[in-house]
Amino acid sequence: MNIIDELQWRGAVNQTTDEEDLRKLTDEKKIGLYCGVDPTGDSLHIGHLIPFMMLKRFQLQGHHPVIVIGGGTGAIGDPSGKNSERVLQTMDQVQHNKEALTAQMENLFGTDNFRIVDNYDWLSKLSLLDFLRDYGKLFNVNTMLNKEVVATRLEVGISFTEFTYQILQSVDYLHLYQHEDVQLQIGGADQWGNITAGIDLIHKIEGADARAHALTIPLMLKADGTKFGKTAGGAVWLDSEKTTPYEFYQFWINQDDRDVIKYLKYFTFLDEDEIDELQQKVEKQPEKREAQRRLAEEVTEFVHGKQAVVEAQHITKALFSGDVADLSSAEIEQGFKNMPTVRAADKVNNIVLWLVDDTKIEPSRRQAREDIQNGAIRINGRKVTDLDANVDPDAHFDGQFVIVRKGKKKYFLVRIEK
RNA sequence: GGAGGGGUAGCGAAGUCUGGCUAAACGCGGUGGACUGUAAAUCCACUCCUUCGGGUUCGGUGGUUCGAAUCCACUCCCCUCCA
Repeated sequence: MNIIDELQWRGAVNQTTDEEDLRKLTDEKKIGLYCGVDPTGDSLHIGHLIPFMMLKRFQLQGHHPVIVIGGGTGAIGDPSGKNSERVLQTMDQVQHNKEALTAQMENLFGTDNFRIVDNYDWLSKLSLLDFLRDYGKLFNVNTMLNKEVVATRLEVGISFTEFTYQILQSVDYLHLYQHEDVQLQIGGADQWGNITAGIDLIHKIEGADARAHALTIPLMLKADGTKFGKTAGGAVWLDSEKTTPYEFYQFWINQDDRDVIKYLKYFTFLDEDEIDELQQKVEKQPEKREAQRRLAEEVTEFVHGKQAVVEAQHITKALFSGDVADLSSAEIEQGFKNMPTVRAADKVNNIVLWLVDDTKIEPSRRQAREDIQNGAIRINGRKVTDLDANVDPDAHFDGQFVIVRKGKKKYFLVRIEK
């Protein structure tokens, strides 16, 4: 299947330039293609994964993906999708972020048939006069002002620096066209203006018959209309320090029935038959959530590896069955990373007093008694309904932790101080 | 500065005229539970603290009274209209 047809089947194509030529081009040769990432943070999040998964599909078909880290442009700031001027980052920050992102991207793409380049390498060599004479002359301010990205900012204001961004991104595309044999740039729907600006530049310099293309990916929205990729805790990061593999796995497991097939198409390498089969299952047996499970497994494995999936599943099983007694310390650390954690002294106490005074899990004795009598309290997985029971911190987990579950899903991790 | 209206539990809002039956209706939210698909909806319980004797609450202070969210005085804050 032609790569463009595949992307179309996956619902990943918003707009393309000359689709016919793009199809022809990708059939007759293995092309170079790129997508840019600004080093605005020190980790990728799943929003980045959207264009990356598409690059990866090209890579798997033998094409040559390139990722441009915006070490140069990242110091400027892309006005796209922003309604106010960005705060400039220090070059140190940019450098630090670049290193972190590079490691993550190499984890996803390997190093064969894949290149990461930094536009700082060529942009920084450009003198102001060269920039103005070689490129500035070729950009019409009227055209630039009409780009949606700029137009929407005119009311609130935009600095010359950010206004110039589209020229820099165009210079990137030109550079890659000339030196890396790149003929396609991929980006989110909001990148259309920036990408076509680059194509115009290439046409002006390399001639109108230069084959350079754009492909944008639709803006991803959830079925309920809210933004994809955000949780109560913020973004879902690829960095396992920021978002543990367990949380990452849980994020995917919890996707809405209405979205899951779309996500399988975007974020996994499952083929049409497998996805069709999962779609049948969503329709016939939504309660089994096989599609969500498969999605979580596939994406977690791609990002964190097989072992992480096994662990995430083990933690999931323990936490949702309530049978937490056989979790390892490492699994507890991972599973409870974003759950309320309190410290308590290593002493045996009556359960009511322990919940209120020692751990502050319950706000008052009255409330503690009520919850205990309702059967809402579990200590290390065992339901406690006796108001006179004692809690012994040494009973489990080498005396390091006590796991308190209140209600069905709410867990507290109590770290015992030695 | 003048004239009105208002400040009640996490929020909204009754109660104030006709003082005790009011730890304070009701709604929302929150927390448990049932149901369930780690969903949605629905239903039930709880929702100031307590050593279960009681204690402390209705902007604040001080009064009247056997008894005050409710009456009186002073005071602070908010809203509307006029200047």
